[in-house]
Amino acid sequence: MTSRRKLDNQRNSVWRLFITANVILLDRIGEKFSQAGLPSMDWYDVLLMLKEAPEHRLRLSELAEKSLLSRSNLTHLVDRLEKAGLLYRERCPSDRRGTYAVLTEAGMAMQQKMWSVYSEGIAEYFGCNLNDEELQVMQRVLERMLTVARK
Amino acid sequence: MTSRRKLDNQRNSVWRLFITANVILLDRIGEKFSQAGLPSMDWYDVLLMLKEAPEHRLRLSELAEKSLLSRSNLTHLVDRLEKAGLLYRERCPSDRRGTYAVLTEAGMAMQQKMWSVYSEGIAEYFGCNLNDEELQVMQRVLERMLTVARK
DNA sequence: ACGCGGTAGTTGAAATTTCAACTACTTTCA
DNA sequence: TGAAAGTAGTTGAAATTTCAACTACCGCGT
Repeated sequence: MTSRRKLDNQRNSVWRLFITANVILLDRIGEKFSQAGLPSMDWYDVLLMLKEAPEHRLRLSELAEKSLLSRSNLTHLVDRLEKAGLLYRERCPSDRRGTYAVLTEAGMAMQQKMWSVYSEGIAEYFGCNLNDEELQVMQRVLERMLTVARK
Repeated sequence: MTSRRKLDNQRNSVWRLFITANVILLDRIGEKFSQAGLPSMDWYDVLLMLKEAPEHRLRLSELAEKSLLSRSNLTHLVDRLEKAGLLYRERCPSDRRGTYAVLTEAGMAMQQKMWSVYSEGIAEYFGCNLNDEELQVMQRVLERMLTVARK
């Protein structure tokens, strides 16, 4: 027995709102980054994952998973971040196939600088538009969707 | 007097859920398209805008705006769609700078075929996970965000 | 009528992302 | 033990997206 799959009009139009809002908010926040002369959000995500990781290091495959990027895409992105001095690669001693990405001081500093811009953007476009009850609903709903979609 | 800008933890983490859910759901739906041997969602969006437009035609600048794409990006995308026979360009008689994109029969058919896959994906990953009250909240919140972000 | 600022769309190159191999290593299991 | 299957990451080319000109045209003001 499969769960209900029929789509009504309102659900369809809210889906459209959902993806549209995502694009627009990301655009607005992206403008903030570029106005501040900072790199784009992709870079931020990687820097954040590393900052939050123990010892500020993560295997590339974990990093790819956390950043929701493909292996190959991540390899190239890490190349650029490495070239910019925000992280470096280190061979993994226990598994000789593996590589760590390690956050540098400069990477740490960049994460912080970007966060100051980013958090303002999130607050201005997202946080400010949610009262506490709406926030609970959003959290519950989005978690449910993620759980389902992640199988 | 600027509106409240401080970001609390829960709002930050729900923001992350918001962008993560977007990526994951879009990925899942994208898989459905490619498993069905269909083009990606970008194409769908353009086809849909044209289908909904009077006479199935739209000025390229309107199309760009509706699809949330830059002019240049849209030019290239329309090149590909035109090459695939899903639409054609037509010079605008009243404004000789302008160009219409016009949906072809094949484009119409493709939109329909894609919709059958897409609507299933939306229902499965999004619609099914929203009860009616949550749906109202999402609609209200997302509309508010869009209104604010669109200045 | 002329010229200027603005709009529509294109162009080609650079940057990024995707895709399909490919190398090197590890794990499994017979 | 050793071969097969799987995992980690890279590579380079193709596809896509971005960016900064650039062409052509419109419309206003004089």
